[in-house]
Parts: sequence; structure tokens; C-alpha cells
Amino acid sequence: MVQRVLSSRGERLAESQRNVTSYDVARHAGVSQSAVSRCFKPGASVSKKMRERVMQSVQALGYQPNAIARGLITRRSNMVAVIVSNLNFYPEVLSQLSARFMQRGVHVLLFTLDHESDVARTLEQVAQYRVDGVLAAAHLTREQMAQFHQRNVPLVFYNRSYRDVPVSSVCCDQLQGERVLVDLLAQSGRHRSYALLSGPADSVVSMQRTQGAIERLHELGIRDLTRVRGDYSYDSGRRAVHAIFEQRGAMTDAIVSANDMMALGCLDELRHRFELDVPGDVSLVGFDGVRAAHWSSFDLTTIRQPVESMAEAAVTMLLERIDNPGLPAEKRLFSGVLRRGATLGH
Amino acid sequence: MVQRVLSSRGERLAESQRNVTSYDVARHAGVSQSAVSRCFKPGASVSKKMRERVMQSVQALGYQPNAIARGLITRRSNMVAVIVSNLNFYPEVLSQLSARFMQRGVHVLLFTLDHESDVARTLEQVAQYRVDGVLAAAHLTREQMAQFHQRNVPLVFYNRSYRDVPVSSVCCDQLQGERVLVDLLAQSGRHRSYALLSGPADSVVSMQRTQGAIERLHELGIRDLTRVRGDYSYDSGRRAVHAIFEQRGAMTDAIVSANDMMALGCLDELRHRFELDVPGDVSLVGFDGVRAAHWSSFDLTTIRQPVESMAEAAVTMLLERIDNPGLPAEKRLFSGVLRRGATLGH
DNA sequence: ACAAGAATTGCATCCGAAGTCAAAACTTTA
DNA sequence: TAAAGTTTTGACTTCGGATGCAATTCTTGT
Repeated sequence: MVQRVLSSRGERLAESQRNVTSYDVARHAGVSQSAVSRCFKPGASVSKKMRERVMQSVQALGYQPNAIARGLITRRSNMVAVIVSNLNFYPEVLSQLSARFMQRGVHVLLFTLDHESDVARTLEQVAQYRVDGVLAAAHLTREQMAQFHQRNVPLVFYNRSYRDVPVSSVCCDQLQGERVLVDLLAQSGRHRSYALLSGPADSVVSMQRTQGAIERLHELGIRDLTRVRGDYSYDSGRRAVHAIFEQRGAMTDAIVSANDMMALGCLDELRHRFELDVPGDVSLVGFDGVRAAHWSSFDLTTIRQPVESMAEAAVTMLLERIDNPGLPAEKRLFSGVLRRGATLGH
Repeated sequence: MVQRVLSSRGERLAESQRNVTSYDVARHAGVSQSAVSRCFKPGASVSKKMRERVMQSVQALGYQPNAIARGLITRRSNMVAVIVSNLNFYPEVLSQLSARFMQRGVHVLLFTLDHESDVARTLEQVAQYRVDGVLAAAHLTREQMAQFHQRNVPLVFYNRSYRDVPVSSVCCDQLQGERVLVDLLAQSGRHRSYALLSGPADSVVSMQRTQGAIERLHELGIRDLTRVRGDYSYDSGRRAVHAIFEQRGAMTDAIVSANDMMALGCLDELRHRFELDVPGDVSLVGFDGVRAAHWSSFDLTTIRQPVESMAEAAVTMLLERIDNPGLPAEKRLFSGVLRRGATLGH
């Protein structure tokens, strides 16, 4: 009963309040629909008089052009899909990307992937919305990349580079950054035993960082290495300390963490649970340059990813490729910036 | 040269690879376009045989229905706009909202506002994309709300409630939470002098928290109160400590911060710069329940906003109102959850 | 086997703006 | 002032899928 009344009211509303269209404006202004359309196209052939008349009606009726309809005919949605694997790790990146896209009049359709989510289904959705381009801060398979390529949808990866695949990406040089950190550790004191804390097994970034560290350690003749794995979270960093000490007793006096969050977890656990001094007893380095790494409780030595530059580059690369589909794939590699904190032994 | 070859190839591709449409599928399967369309509408009248035939062609051609075209005719974009004022403060909230919308097959068009950004222009964009609903974690004027109402676009606010305006919202009870914190402070020891650290002047949330604290302090007969203002950031928390001590010397021994970030800034500055003991010399409370508040370096006493419940409520409320435009506005108020940390005096 | 009823299918139209092209209106020139 | 040239304007079609309705096919009962 109530239901019926409500819905009949809903219908009446829907009829009377049907969105204002360009036809309505045209009728109101006594001109053709084409004229109205042209008034919204910059650089179109419209007389001053016409524009004034139309705009007056636009104001009067509160007309807003329908971006959906426009997208249908122009085959340009003016939207890009931004795919992030786990939002918690990318707040700053997403904020940067979003701001820069908005500034250029491009809209962001956000897709987040968590462990349970079905990547294939998500990408289907991306395809159905006919976005003009895709910015992915998540792992895609070669087939999935190929699909976008087939459909002529430009794709740019953020911090994932796929060697041997001609796909565009903007990355921070993980290997080099990690080598710098290891060098610094090695210079800063004679450490007896190193521990390497990696991220999730399926993270390419973690793999690269870990590999960079191992390479450099080997080059320096350091072979005594404990390896444990975390999931990039603070808590997993705390747990990692226990795992490390279980494997090597309390011999370990240098920890290389694949990211800052885990490093902070280590730091807290070392200090507050094990009552060890950092950097006195243990040296520690992270990677990323998250805000908290700068906090005076931590003052972590780390490599800061130049997020602003990377975001700018990613956005620019994607938009360029949208405007000019012929552009070849390009991989841009940014160097991280060393931040010397107080977590390295004398 | 290479350029030309590539771009001419691009053109040929663009022509031949024009996106597959339902007509293409229909032709390939030897059926009508309506039939194809119906195969994608759940619950439509389609025979098993027909569905099989169509789906085979769909597979063969790699057809993906065009959500834009569908949106045009159904007047349902299946997108909602999420407007957040400054992403940095909302990583977890956004992640929650996004995940929950996605789970229900609704897509998120993300709009971020920073200080410079033009809210009016942004809302114009929101309107043009004919989103089905708007979730705002940002401040809108009454007129702006009214615009959405006029256009029959459901609007739900996250953590902003406007008294006297019939608009839906999901909020955490800032006043009550702050009162609980003040009570706890008062019980935990006899503090000589309180300081109140507010957020930005234009933040309603900050106002409410501040007001809640002041009310309760007054009720408890506490009038000796230093007031300073920050911008919600860690750094502004650090600076605030200096401001407080300048105003009251080092008398102050209880600080009520309008959010956790600033509280953490205070904490670090008190301990590392002023070499004071928290909670020995100064007690401190925050608000929000951010991750870092739980870290063992801080162990902050705070009120945790039940982000999961709030996000779920906000998403549900919005989608309900999309499906049933007749529903009246509703304000839902969640209580924060006290987290007792180690930043309160004995 | 045939009529009545139910389930499918296809035709035609619609959503709302943009682009094509020819007609109309306005300028300029001789 | 008429002819030629330039702008503006409007009628019509298009984008790609959804839907009301009529036509068709399939069931079912007798």
C-alpha cells in the first residue's frame, strides 16, 4: 500500500523531473538542438548572439550536458580506471593520481582489489565502462595486458614493470635503492649477521628489493643471511623479529626490510619487547619513505619513492597515449631518494 | 618513420577493431539484437538454446556490453560518486567504501577535493556523469545539497551531519566520544591544567569534538584551559606543544587532541624534544583510532571510529535510496569505541 | 489433430548529445 | 545592388543497447 503510493509518486517525479536535455534547452531558446550542443563545444562555430541566448536558457533550466550520452557518441568517456591492489598501502599515491587527473579534467573510476576479489571480473567491469585508459598499481597477467592492448586501451603500470613485455610503466628503481641501503649498512658498522625481511611472495616489488639487497650483500662478501617473509604490515614486522631471533639467536644486528611499515614494526618490537637499542644493538633500514618513517619516534633510514614525480609521470604517460594511440610503450625508472635517519649503527 | 608505421597500423586497428557491439554478436549468431541484449539481462525471457547460441558468439567475438550505452537508455549508470575532502585523512574509509560498493556491483567515481580545488566545478562534473548517488565525506553548502535533491540524486554524508537539514548521514558520535575521553582524563589523575588542540577551523568534526570536550570539562568544573589550533597533521601536533607551553609555561599536564595524528605529533614532541614523560608528566588523548595509535611506540588512548560499520551503513543507506527514491532522509549515529592506551596518568 | 494458452523472438523506437552537410543568413566586393 | 564568399544554423543520422508490443513458436489439453 505505502509501497504503491510511494512508487506512483516516484513515477510522477520521474516524469516531471526528467533531467533537462539539450532539446529542452533548444525549445526554450527557440533554436535547434545542434546549436545547443555546439555551445558546449569549445571552438565551435557559434555566433555571439546564439551563445548568449542558449546560455540564458541553460541557466534558466539548470541544464547540465549528459556526459554519458556524450561519451556514447564520441567514444570518449573521459574516465580512466585506476586499479590499486590494496588501498591501505597506497593512500598517498592514490591521492596524487586522483588530484592530477582531476586537474586535467579526467575522471577516475576506482577499482580496488583485495585478496578475495576476482581480478578477471574486475577487469571485465573496467572494459565495460569503456574507460579511455587504465592505470594499474596491481599485478595483471600477460593475457590481461594483451586484452587491453587488443581493445586499444592504453595501460600504464605504477611500480610494476614487466621485463620482456612492451607495456608502459613508471617505477622506482628498487634494485638500485636497495643496493644503496645495503652499502650504507655495510659502511656504517661491522655487522655480524644480516636479516632480510621480504614482503608477500607474489609482490614483484618485494622480489626486486630483496634481490637488490642479496646481490649487493653477496658482492660485499656477506653470506651470513637470515631470510624471513612478512606481508608488508606493521604487525608482520613485529612478528618477523621473533622469527629472525628464533633462527639466529640474538646474533642478528642488521635488518633490511622490504618496506617501511614492516621496518617500523621491527623497530618497535626490538625496542619495546626485546629492549634492544636501535641503532646501538641492531641497525635497520626500510623502503618507501612513508610519512611515519620521518616521525621522531622512528627516524628511519629509508629510500623515499618520489611519489609526486612518479604520479605526474604516470598520469602524463597515460594521457599522452590516450591522445596519441600510436605512441610506443615506455618504461620510466625513477631513482629513490636516500633519507638518512637514526637507525644505522655508528 | 617508425612513428608513421606505428600510427598507420594504429589507424587500421582502430577501424577494423571498432569495439564489438550487440549487433555484431547478433549477426554472428543469426539472431536479433534484442535477443543478445536479453541474454545479458538477468531474469529475461530467453530460451536455453538461444542463450547458448548467443553466448557462443559472445565468446567468439569477445563481446563486452557497453555500460555507457546501457546507462543512457536505462538512466542508471551504476556508478556512485565518492567525494573525499583530503584523501590522506581517509585512506581506510575510502578503502572500505570502495570494497563494499564493488562487492555490490556498484562502481566508484572518485572525486578528491583539496584546498585549491573548486568545489562547484567538481559538483558540476558529478552531475554531468549522472551518477546514481553521491557519498560525500566533505563539506557541501545547503544549496549544493539542494541541487542533488532537485535532481533526485540520493546523497549520504560520511561523518558530517547537518542539523536542521533533512539529509542522510552516517556519523560517529563525536560529542559523546570526547566526553568519555575527558571523563577518563579527569578520573585518571588530578591534572593541573588542560590544553585543547582543535583541528582546522572549517572542520565540523573538529568543532564537535572540541565542543564535546569543553562541555564536559565545564561540567566537571574545570575552567583552566589552553586552546590551540592545528590542521590535523602530525607536524601541526608537534608545533602545538610549543604553542601550548608558550601560553601556559610547562604547567599543562593534560592534552586533548581533536585527532590521533596530531596527538602522535604531540606525543613525539613531548617525549623527544621536551624530554617529558607521557603519561608521567603529561596525559594525552586522541580521536579516530588510526592504525599508528596502536603501535607500541605510542599506545595512545583514543576513541576508535567503527569504520567498518560506518562504511557498511553508508553504502547500504545510499543504495537503498537509489533503489527506493521515496525513502526519507535518515541520520545514523555510531558510538566510538574507547581504546585505553598508556597515555593517561596513573 | 487442433485450438487455446504460454513462452520466445524480432521489429521499431528510444535514450541524449555530436557530427555531417546543405540551406540560410550575413559580409564583402565590384 | 547583385554576385561571390564566408559564417551560422538546422534537419537528420549516429553511437550501442534496452524495451513495449506484435508476431511467432512451442506446450498443453481435449
